Amino acid sequence: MEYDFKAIEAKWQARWAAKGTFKAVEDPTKPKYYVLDMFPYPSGAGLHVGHPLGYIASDIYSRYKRLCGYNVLHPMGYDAFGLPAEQYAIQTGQHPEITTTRNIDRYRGQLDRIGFSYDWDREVRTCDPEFYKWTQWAFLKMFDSWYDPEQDKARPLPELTARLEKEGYGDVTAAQWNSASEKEKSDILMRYRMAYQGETSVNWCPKLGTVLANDEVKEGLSVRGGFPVEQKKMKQWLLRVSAYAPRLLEGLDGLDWSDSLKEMQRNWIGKSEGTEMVFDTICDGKELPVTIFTTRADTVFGVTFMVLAPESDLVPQLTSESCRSEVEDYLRQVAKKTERERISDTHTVTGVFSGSYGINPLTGEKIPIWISEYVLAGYGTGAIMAVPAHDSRDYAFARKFNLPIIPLIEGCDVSKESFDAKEGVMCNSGFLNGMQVKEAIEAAKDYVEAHGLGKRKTNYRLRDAIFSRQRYWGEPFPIYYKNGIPTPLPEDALPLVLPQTDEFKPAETGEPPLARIKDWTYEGLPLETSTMPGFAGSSAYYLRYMSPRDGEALVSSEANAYWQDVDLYLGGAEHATGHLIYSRFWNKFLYDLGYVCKEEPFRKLVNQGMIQGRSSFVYRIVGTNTFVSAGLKDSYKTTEIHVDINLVRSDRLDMAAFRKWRPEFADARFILEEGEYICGYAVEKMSKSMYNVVNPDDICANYGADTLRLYEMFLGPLEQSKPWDTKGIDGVNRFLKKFWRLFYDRSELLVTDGKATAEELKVLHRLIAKEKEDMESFSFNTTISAFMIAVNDLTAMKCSKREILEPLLVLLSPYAPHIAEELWEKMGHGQSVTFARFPEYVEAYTVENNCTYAVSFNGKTRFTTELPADMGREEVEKKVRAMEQTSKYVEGKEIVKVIVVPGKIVNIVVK
RNA sequence: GCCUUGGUGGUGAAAUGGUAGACACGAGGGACUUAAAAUCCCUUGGACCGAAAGGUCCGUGCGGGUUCGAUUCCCGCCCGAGGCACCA
Repeated sequence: MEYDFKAIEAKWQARWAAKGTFKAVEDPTKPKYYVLDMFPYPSGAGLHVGHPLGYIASDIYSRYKRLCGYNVLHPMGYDAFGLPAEQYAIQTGQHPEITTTRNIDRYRGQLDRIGFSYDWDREVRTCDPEFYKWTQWAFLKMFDSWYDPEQDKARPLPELTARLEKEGYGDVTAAQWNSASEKEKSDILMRYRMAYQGETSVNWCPKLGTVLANDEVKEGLSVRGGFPVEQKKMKQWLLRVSAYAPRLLEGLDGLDWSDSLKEMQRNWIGKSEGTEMVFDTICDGKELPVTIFTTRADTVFGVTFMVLAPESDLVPQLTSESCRSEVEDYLRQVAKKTERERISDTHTVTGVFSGSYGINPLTGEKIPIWISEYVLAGYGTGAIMAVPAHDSRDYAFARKFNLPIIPLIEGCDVSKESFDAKEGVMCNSGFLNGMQVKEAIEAAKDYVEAHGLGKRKTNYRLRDAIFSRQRYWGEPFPIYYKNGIPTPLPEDALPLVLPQTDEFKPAETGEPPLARIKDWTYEGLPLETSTMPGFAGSSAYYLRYMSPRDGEALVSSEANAYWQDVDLYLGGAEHATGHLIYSRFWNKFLYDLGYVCKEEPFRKLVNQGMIQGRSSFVYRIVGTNTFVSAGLKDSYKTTEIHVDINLVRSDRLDMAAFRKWRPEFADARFILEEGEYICGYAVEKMSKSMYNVVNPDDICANYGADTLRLYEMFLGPLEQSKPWDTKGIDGVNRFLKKFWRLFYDRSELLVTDGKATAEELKVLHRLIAKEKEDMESFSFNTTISAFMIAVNDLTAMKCSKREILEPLLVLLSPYAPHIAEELWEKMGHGQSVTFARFPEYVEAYTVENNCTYAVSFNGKTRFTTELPADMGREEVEKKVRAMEQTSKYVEGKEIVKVIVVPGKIVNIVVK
């Protein structure tokens, strides 16, 4: 019987679905394991072979964990709200719901063809009202909570209002609070709510007609679409993510994530410890204290000017009459610049003198106050003390505007550039003279605090997340306006369902599509017209999978108590500063309020690499329809043209197919190398326009899902980015065919019950050891190599013994589940291999057959070799002596002692 | 500029202090076949010696160091990828 992957895969996919093989049910008698993939955004282009890479890895791991006796939760769903569907709707007039549903169906078909062990009964879609009800619910909870710095956690808002009523809070006294109007009370609470409305400078993208979060902007262009983004002051909803900055930072330590990803988050959170210092200032005779932030309090004796951010609230107050028109000119210039211009132009120094002066609190010196865009309004206090000698930006500014530069470190040369390093001995610095810089920083901080000039302060770069989008295809806010005061909908009014419309474009004025809908009201009052951003729906979806149909809670407490948190999360590193920060924030918030039992949502995180495309090129001689083979192209003047990779095999062009590909190539002529046309290639992003997209459906049709799964893993280390190249796929396909032939010879089942030889057992044991070792580090590629070696060995030994093949099948089943199921059944098992128990079928065979001996000199391990476990000390010594004959490593050394550790490793200490 | 990674055959890659290149692709040769497909076997880092069996030297981006021994550890460079970027 031949290996008929088509029939086998169709049969088992149908059977798994019919029997609910992968249905996860809470079972307190079994340990749980939660394996999660980052759910996809269902785009119109469908899946290409890069998408399933992570899904295959997590599926292998899920299936392995099931074999080890864990109760595995392995769900999948769709991140279905978002801009592309809406852009498409604007272009075509088709409702995003229709295209989204169509895309989801296509994705599902493609995913099913690969044979994943998802529990589809738990599927979620973020655009489903039954799902986004809980996104809205979480928003309401954030709206009705504040961050209590004393308890260091989020608390229900009534705790704050009670305090305001009784004793006041912050800068609001009880009397002020109790006599405040509704509107005033709302404004005060907005300063504390976890979800709040604020007037902020936002990334406004005119082309998309919406604001974007910082992580949705790259180099001044929108991530989706690549349109220019500018700064604009707008009233927006925000999430007080910054309140969690310290906990988001500390929480990283306990997580099993890659160092690079943790580092990215640390940079994004951006902790910096410094000092807030108060400088007195004078503007046209009026005095005003100004607080600045610095990490270099030690350099205060070198302050020669101060700088304000153009957007700082202090600018109007600190602009003197004589300088007003120049300052206003400058502010206009700055405002006109887009974010992109400001970023690409960081080397041009701009600024204007404000006409006011500050007083150095330590020296009493009078210093000018300038305004410049190199100071950011959103960080620290929006005002700095400038020390040109020891800060490169201050230095550039001082050079440009001829401000004095005072060096503070002995022997440093500041004639060409600033001395930014924190090393050397202080000078020109009063009481700090003679100290090392590091000591001086601490001494200066102490001094400033002791003399009441300021206090220590830790700042974070992490900003509050802008949470509203002026778009249609997102979750509506459960907020309406009563006399202009934002008011939450009652919980039982959820979900607030997105209304139907056929006009998806935002108005020119920036008015969102929902503003055009006349009856978008609640009890006759206007509802909020912006919608939530893409990350809203993805921030807690992993919780919803635990009890996806629960009508009473985001996650039922029983389900949450059982599944706890995600044990393994697999996805791309591109979500490091977006989704993975927001999710952690969201989860911590729910944890503070007691809705979930774990503070961190994702215990272990693995980032799979991107799969790039491998594009092929033909070279047309300019002005002709003649194509020259890659090796000869340098002799001609040619144009490089992308050619569909389906017309190319092993870089050789199928010329007949190429002529048929497009009418203009119908009469193409070729200049060949040794009778063939060789194409050039390049590694690029996989995309339609480069004709390099490989569809997993085609691979499944030609080679089968098991081959696709093995090949994707065989391609190289999971975390590494690599180009897709189909040409190596025959290797793993051959392996599966060989594997099949261990069991079947044409029509006959070969499997026998004979006792395995030691040699045969050794082949199996090597494989078991390898698989166990590699599974935890996701080194699936080397395990597959080990499988190939084992199968080659067994083939050579003509071994088809049940004792060997049965555990082999169990071992292979996570990687190539269809073929494993089929053969498992053929061997007479009534139940799916999914329910085979790894210990029972595999570990029972791991006898103490081999162990490793290490030879060491001076206590350090020098040389390891494999010897039989039952070898006694004398024999080991004899063996080592024999090694002397063949090994240069122990030649002429005297054996001092042999340390036998029962079971495993033996140290042979040699002198 | 800063942070994180990585650099090994024609290609994807193994090896985390102990015979570098496992495994696979591609290439070349052979067997079976009318032929093709499929399958199987041999060769395949480079240079050199040898009739052959076999042997010698070089080789993991570059330069140093530690070590009996370094792809692996340490120091200094060069190059690629990803992230951050006036964050005071």
